[in-house]
Amino acid sequence: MDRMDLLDDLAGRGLLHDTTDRQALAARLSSGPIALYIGFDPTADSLHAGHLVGQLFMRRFQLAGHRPFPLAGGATGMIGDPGGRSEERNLLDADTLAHNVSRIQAQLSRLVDFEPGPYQATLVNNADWTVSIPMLDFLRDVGKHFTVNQMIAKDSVRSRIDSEHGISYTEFSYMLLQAHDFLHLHQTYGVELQAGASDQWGNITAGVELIRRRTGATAYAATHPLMVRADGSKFGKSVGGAVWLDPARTSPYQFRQFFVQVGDDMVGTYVKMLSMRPLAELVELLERHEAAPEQRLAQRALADELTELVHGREAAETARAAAEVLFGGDPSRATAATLAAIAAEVPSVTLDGDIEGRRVHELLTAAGLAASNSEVGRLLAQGALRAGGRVLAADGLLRASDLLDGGYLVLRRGKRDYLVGKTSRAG
RNA sequence: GGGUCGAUGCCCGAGUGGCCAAAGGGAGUUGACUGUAAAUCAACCGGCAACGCCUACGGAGGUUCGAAUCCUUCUCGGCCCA
Repeated sequence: MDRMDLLDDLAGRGLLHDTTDRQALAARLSSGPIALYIGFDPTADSLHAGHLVGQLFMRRFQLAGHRPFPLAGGATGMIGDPGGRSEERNLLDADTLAHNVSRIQAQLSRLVDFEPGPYQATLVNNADWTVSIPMLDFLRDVGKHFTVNQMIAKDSVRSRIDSEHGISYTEFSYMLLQAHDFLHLHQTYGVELQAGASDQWGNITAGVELIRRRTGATAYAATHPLMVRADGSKFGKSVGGAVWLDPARTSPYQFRQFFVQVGDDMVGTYVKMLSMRPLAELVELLERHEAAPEQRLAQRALADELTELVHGREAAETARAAAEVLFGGDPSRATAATLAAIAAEVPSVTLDGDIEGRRVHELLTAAGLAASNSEVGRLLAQGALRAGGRVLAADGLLRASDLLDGGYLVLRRGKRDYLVGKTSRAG
């Protein structure tokens, strides 16, 4: 993308919440490559869907010819950002933090390009330049440039001071650490722009201020809106909790499903904020979606694109195939890989021996898919049970031919519930 | 402390000796419809080796050919009087 178009493109996607002097920033961006950073605090050992906006924000800059510096907050994570919460954080111990940082670094390195070259991304960790600073130096070199008056004026601090829990001195100093990060990156790598979610505005501008006072240079700030759901609640939570980027916490299938199930009211917003496709294409996609919302074109396109970005092409394709089966498709033509993905999502049992002539009753009750043999009998009578694509007869007897590719038995109860039996042949 | 009413299936709530696995409603399940939405309609909705048997109407004991229903007692709860 042409550098001159970047801010307009971001604005068109609803990704610009606020910037320092927009004209100046636009002029700076068009004059040549800029280095920018976004910080991610390691409060868990994985980022989640809500972090995607920020990561992709950096990717957009990189594709426009700029150099991103994704930052893992090994230092700030020890303190905790006071914003967005009503009470004090629990501090993480050093081991947990180190573990979290290493995992998050791996995730940060997926969505931006680290290949050597002019736009190469650089992964940084603020613990590297923070842990060894003498306290007196910090107070003199950083603290001296801020008045408590302006610090307590920030919304995130204000709301905590007004709350019954108050705010500790530790969290109060978070802003200074983040400001110092910006200064450090500015001096070390020439980073001129810090981006982040809109709730980071105060912390980011603190850094802009510090750079100006210490070096006289102009630095820039840009924030994107926090992603929220239609009801205003936090984005990225599903029934099972947060939607993580780590496939061990949230499988590629579940990750994809989260986006497939986005409501029509929000899908337009999400598509524009998250898809890397050109805005014009997205406008056209959304028009087609609105003409036939039942096809979930926008949701599927977004889900497929993001799953592929985060988990890779192969995992995305398997997740898509698994969803097709789990939402009514015929499992008998599914590949072994798809069946394995399905087995990971639904209850499963190990099958010993031959299934020819075996009753499904015990399999279903043992797996909790039916409460009793009586219930299995009722389900059979209602034609609610299938093995592979075959509706089971009232006797509930299985056939050897019900085993699918790779030795999987796929039992379906009603529309939604599945049980996968794995024979010794299955992986 | 005295009196009185009550305790029923996941929830609410009928039932006051056999016709009671227990009305009705809600929830839930399945099917039809459908957009991986909602609504609507229908069936199901204790268990089992299943035209029968077992378990179950707060707990224990009793009366009776037969008890959710009657008696005794215990536990818990509502209300009234001290």
